[in-house]
Amino acid sequence: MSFSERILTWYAAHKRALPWRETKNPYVIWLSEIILQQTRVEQGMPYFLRFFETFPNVTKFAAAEESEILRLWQGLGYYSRARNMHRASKQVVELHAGDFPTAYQALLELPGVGEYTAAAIAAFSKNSPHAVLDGNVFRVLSRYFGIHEPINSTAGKKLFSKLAQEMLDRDHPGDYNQAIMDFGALQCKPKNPDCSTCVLQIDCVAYQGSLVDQLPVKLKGKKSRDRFFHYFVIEKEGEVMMSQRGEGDVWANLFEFPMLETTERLAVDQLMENEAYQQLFGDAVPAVLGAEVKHLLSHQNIYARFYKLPAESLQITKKREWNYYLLENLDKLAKHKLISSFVEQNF
DNA sequence: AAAACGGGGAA
DNA sequence: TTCCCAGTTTT
Repeated sequence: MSFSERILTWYAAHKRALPWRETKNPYVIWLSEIILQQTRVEQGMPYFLRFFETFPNVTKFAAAEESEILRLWQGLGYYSRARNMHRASKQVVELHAGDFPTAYQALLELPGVGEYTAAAIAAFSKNSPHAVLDGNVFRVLSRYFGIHEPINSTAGKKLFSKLAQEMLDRDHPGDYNQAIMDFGALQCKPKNPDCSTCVLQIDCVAYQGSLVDQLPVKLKGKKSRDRFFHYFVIEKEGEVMMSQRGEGDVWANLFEFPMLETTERLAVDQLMENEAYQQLFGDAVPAVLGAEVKHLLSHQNIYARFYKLPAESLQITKKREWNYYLLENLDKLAKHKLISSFVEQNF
């Protein structure tokens, strides 16, 4: 049996029942694929169901306020996906008359749709012969062929892309793509893959050479930097001051409490000596709220401290991105996890 | 060619 | 802790 025959046979017996596999509607597939980028199926599932229910078609999606989309996206991470989806939906309405594209090249034009997602939508909606290349496919192919080229190097991406396309079953592109991804997720797992029951065991170079735990090879990235955030909880008559973050940094456009960042961890007396702090609050003494919160992102370590301050101590009156919001309207603002966790526990 | 961009589960 | 998840965009 060929590679694809084995994969497809395995798939027939082990495929996961996933809601987005029930449709050929490119809009619905797009919804699922963007949500699943760098996101585990179990984590993305509730978000998919929520978006599918709220926006049954691309026209509804495009007509929504970006704030509503961000609010629904809250907690999922990589928020640029949500903003790009909104842009893409508007593009589909304006340039394709609301008819979601299914052609690979047309899909690539949409913001947030890269090579993987374009191939996925094209193959799943029209059975177009485009091989997907995601983390699962990298892993399965690198082990099966015993390839040590790093999967995140330029040469590696090129090599695996070509190989993935060669391995594609051109008679069943959609099923083959689903199959190899499920195979990677369920059988050829990153840790402790189930080689003893593997249908590819006979031909798998990594298995035959006892290299399974060494593949795939991945270049290590830079290590995370440390950042220290000081959040100020300022309440006034049932309202609380919130600040909207700008672009060009983590959590773009999301809401949080007014914040001061320092390069070092600061004790309260050190914070009060800080020039920016004094401009904001003069010599008002902040009340420390709870312990330092450590929030880890893939590329930075954020150490956050929350302080309560009386509204009267606020010296600055005209900060464009700062505004008071009714406590009961707080859930309408899209907040990042660090803040939404705090709000849940304290409001 | 690298780095930025989130959050969470598993070992 | 470290790795990695149905990756894409920006620098």
